[in-house]
Order: sequence, then C-alpha cells, then structure tokens
Amino acid sequence: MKSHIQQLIQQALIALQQTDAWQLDNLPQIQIDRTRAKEHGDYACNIALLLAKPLAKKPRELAENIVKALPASEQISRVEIAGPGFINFFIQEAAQLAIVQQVLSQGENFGHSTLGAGKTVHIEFVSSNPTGPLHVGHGRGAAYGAAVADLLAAVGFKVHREYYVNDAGRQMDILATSVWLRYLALLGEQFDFPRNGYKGDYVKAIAAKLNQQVGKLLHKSAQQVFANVPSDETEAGQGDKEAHIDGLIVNAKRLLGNDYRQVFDLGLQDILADIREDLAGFGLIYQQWFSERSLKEQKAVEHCIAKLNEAGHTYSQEGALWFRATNFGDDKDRVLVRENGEFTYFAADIAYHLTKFERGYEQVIDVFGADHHGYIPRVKAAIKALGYNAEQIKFLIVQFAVLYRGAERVQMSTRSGSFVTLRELREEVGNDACRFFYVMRKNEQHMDFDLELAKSQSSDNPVYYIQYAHARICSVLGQLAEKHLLLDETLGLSQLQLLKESHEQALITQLTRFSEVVEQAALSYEPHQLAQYLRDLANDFHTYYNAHQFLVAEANLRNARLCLIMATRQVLANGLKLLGVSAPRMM
RNA sequence: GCGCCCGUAGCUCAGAUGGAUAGAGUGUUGGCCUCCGAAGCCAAAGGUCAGAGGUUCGACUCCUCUCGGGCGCGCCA
Repeated sequence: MKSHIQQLIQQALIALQQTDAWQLDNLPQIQIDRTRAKEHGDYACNIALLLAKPLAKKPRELAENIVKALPASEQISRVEIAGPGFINFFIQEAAQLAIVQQVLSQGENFGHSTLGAGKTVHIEFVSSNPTGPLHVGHGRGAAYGAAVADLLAAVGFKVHREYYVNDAGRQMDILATSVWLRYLALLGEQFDFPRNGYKGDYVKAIAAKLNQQVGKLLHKSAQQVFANVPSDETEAGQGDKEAHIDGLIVNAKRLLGNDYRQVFDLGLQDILADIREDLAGFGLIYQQWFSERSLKEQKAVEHCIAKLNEAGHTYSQEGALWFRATNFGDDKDRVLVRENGEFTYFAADIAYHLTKFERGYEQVIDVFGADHHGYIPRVKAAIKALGYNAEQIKFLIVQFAVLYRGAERVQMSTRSGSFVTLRELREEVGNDACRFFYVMRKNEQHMDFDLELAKSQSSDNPVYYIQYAHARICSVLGQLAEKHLLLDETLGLSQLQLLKESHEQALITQLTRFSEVVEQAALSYEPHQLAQYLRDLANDFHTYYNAHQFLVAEANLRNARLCLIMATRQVLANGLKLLGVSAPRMM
C-alpha cells in the first residue's frame, strides 16, 4: 500500500514538473508514513513540506496542486490536506479487508517477502569461548542474533548462521591445565589451585571423566607440576597470577607430552557439546561451527598476513609484526605476530573474517557484546586493508542485561565459577519468556531482566499476554463444535464488509502493518519492533474480544468475525515464530 | 585522558530514516464475568523528553557543550 501511494505521488509530481516547470535538481525521496491519529487517515505524506523550500512556495498550496494532479485509485477513498501541508490518504475499506483473505491464504508464509532477493548474509553470533558453559550474558546475544537472522531470512536473504569456536589459544590451555590440576587433586595431590585457573564445578566434572578414562595414567606429583613456576598472586597482591598459570601450562605440556592433547580435547569437546546442546535447546540453529584450530591448520592466518604484507600494510618493530591499523581509521597499530612468533588472537580473527568474504558472502554481520565494542575499529580497518568495502560488514552491539531477582541484583562472574548459566535461566523462566525478554528491548539499550517478572504467569508478563491472545482464539474456535456451529471460511471471506465495528477496523489495520513491521525490523536489525508490534496486536484482539461476541447466531457475521480472528491468530503465530517463541493452543 | 552506548511518567521501556495534541506496560485509584478462558477489558491520575545553546516551517529525534550512568582503550581471548 505504501508503495502504491508512493507511485501515485510520483506520477503527480512528474505531471506537475512538466506543467509548472519546477526548477529542481533532484526530487526528494517520497516518504509515506502511517498516521498516528485516525482523523489523519491511514497514511500521510509530507512531500509538500519538503518541496516548499526549494520551490519557494507555500506548502499548503503545493499540497493542493499535488492532490489535484493525483491519479485516481480504487484503493483510496479520500485524500485530505491537513495541518501545515500534510497529504492524508484514507484507504478504501474493501482494500483494507483484503488483508484477511491474504493472511489466510498465505498462512505461515504471510509476512515473508523477497526483499532480500537472495543476497547472501553471513551472521556470526554468540561465539563464546569453549572454556565454560554459556552464562546469562551470552543469552541476549543468542536471542538477538537468532531473531535478526530469522528476520533476514523471512524477508528473502539467504542467511548463514555461524559460531566461531575459539578452540586454540591461551584460554584453552588454561582450561586444559585447570582440568588436569583438578584431576591430580582427585588423585590426592595437595596444592593451591591457581587464581587464574577455571574454578567452576564443570571443570571438576571433566576431571572426573578424565580419571574414568585414563585412571592414574596421567598422574604426576604436585612437586613436579609446580617446579620452577613463578608464584601465584596472593591476597596482598604479590606474585603474578598470569606468569603463574603460564608456568603451569608449560609444565603440563612438558610433563604430559602427547597426552596433553587428550586432556585438552576432552575439555574442549565436553564444553562444546554442552554449549551446542544448550543453544539447540534455546531454539538456535547454526549452519556451521567454525573452528579456529582448523583455520590455523589450513594456514589461513599466514595467507591473510601475506595479503596484508603484499599490500604493504604491515611492518616489523621490536621483533613483532604489526598491522598499520591507523591508516584505516583505528587509533593504534595492532600486533599480528608476537615477538615469540605466535599469532595474536586478532591475526586469527581477521583471517577468519577474510574467509567469510572469500567464501563469497555479500553481507557479513557480527553480533558483539558491549564489552567488545572497542575491538570493532580494528576489524573494520583490517577488512578495508584486505580490499573489501567496510559497508559489507556490520557490527551489531548488544548491551548487557542486568539480572534481577525482584529488586535484588544477581551477581555473576565466569571465573569465580559462581555464575548463573544460560541453562539455569532457561530452566527457571522457560525458553519462551527468555527469548522474548531478551529481544523486547532495543539491542543497544541497557536492560534489566527481572527473573520474577519473566517467571510470573500473570498479566505483568508480556509473553503470556501475547500467547494468551493466541490460545484464546484457539479456544473460541474450539467452542464451535460444542455450540453446534459450523465454520464456513468461504462465506466469512465473502462477508467481510460486515466488519464495521471500530474494534474490527483497528484490528484489520493492525494486521496490514505486519509485513511492514517485519521488513523494517529486519532491515534495521531491530527485532524489538516486532515484539512491540505483537504486544499491540494482542491488545487489539483482547479489546475486541471483550467488546464483541464472535460466536453469534447470524451466520454471515459470525463467519466474517471468525475469519478475522483466524487471521489474527496466524499473524500472532508468525510473529512469535520469528522471535523463537511458541504459540500455544492452550495455556 | 580518549572512544562507543545510554539518560523519555514513581519503576521498566517504545517513539518507526525530523512531522501533526509525547505512547505502552507496571504501579496507584475506580469500574466490568447468569455471556466465546478475568493470564482479559474500560476509565482516571501521572512528563520543563537530564540541562544549556544551535540548525529547521517544524527537534525526543540532527550539531556543539555541560552533567549523570554503563562499557572499552594489551605482543589477553
């Protein structure tokens, strides 16, 4: 409908340009907006106000000319000029009613479009280190990334969802060493667990599994393990916890030899399996789990650095190889290869991003937690240096969600091991509430997540409010048989003109918005727009429900109303699905 | 110190690429079930859009500054 009105105005403007000889370099974009108030019609256009200045004419006068030049349209009942010069369009009722038929015939595909024209999009989200279970901090990125991906797919993009597995690097060595130390403790060795080690109970569980698998085979004495290791940091702040853990890693690798890999892989596989299971349970599907180790095995990092070298974007200094990030908008140059010859995380990561482009994706999206936003300029710099357009990569930031239990803030930390895991959260409040709560606020907005509210099966809870609307419609349709009434969809669709009540009009208008909302939410990466919309739609339905009876004796009206609420049910279900929330038939 | 995000009703947040009298939920107060599920509906009250300038026919929205909150500024990942 928007584009229809846009075309009408376009035609009017072209006609006017010829007759009135406007001196315009270029026409401003014709913007059609939904009106806020009913008396302003259904759609409004501000073109007259925009043209007033360049043409040096009064906006209302221009509006009158435009309206006069407007071609006739069967879909528009009335056009008015209002306020300073807005052109308001009133949509013909019959044109509005057509939405009901459209929803019912398109079913679960209603709201989908081909806007994206099959353009390939690579979206990476969560990508948490496999050093421990996902905690609630990852939840928002998961729910948000999944919703953005699903929205993009719904509007016709070809979406590839990927998880980057950081299965190489120091953090993983710390994990492997932590597992081994817990294993040694199980075998009776006495020592202080390193401050910087992973202290969670899941590490002990993996250690127990290791013990089951290998018995005492990997047993070494604490004395050997801690030999020549710099002392750990104390309460007083003396010692060095980083040097301490690094020393332990070196000893572990030396003492275990080839067996080190076994410990390492056991920890990795165990945790990764847990993460995959957790995300699958949360309704997330990935097309690919991309391993950092495989990247290194394929010499992809060397390949990437070679490309930068060839282009002259690197230099050596103090034994390290640097990337000239400052030439591409970053505030510092960045190390690619350390003095000790090892690649930095950054080097591997840009090599990874290079593969995204080399694999042919036209658009690349990274979903980051707010704590990583400082990392963005350097990745963007690398993309540019590698010869790609910075427009092809989009970074989406999710701010932290602070958990509350009622009024009390829930504390969490990965390292101490005393955190709330995503799994615990899902079990406590349920997947539906969890998915919905995480995306109902704008991604860049800091949010408070109240566990008590999410759990409450009451009117306070927006998820239940929307789901209840869906269940209620199912319930009404279930009443048909009991009342010995029949549903005649064909009859209903032919009698839609009977839907004259203001509540019905409002509901129909709301239905016509759905496709626009999905499109807008997808293109702006803002699933919260859909969440807000669904709340509004549910509200319009509940209001209608309270004001009118659907199962009336008169067959024409009854079937028309049933068609309307069936369409509503379909849109609720489609919308919820895009957000990863179920649409229950009963609650 | 520099950079990014945020500051809208008591609380939690929308405000749709600048548009017409600033919107929801929750909370408060008062109503609505002999009738399709009251997990619902209706009504009232509640705002100098952090503050000050500026651009514009028009600013919650754009620009500058100030104040306040979050996060980040490693040869860590």
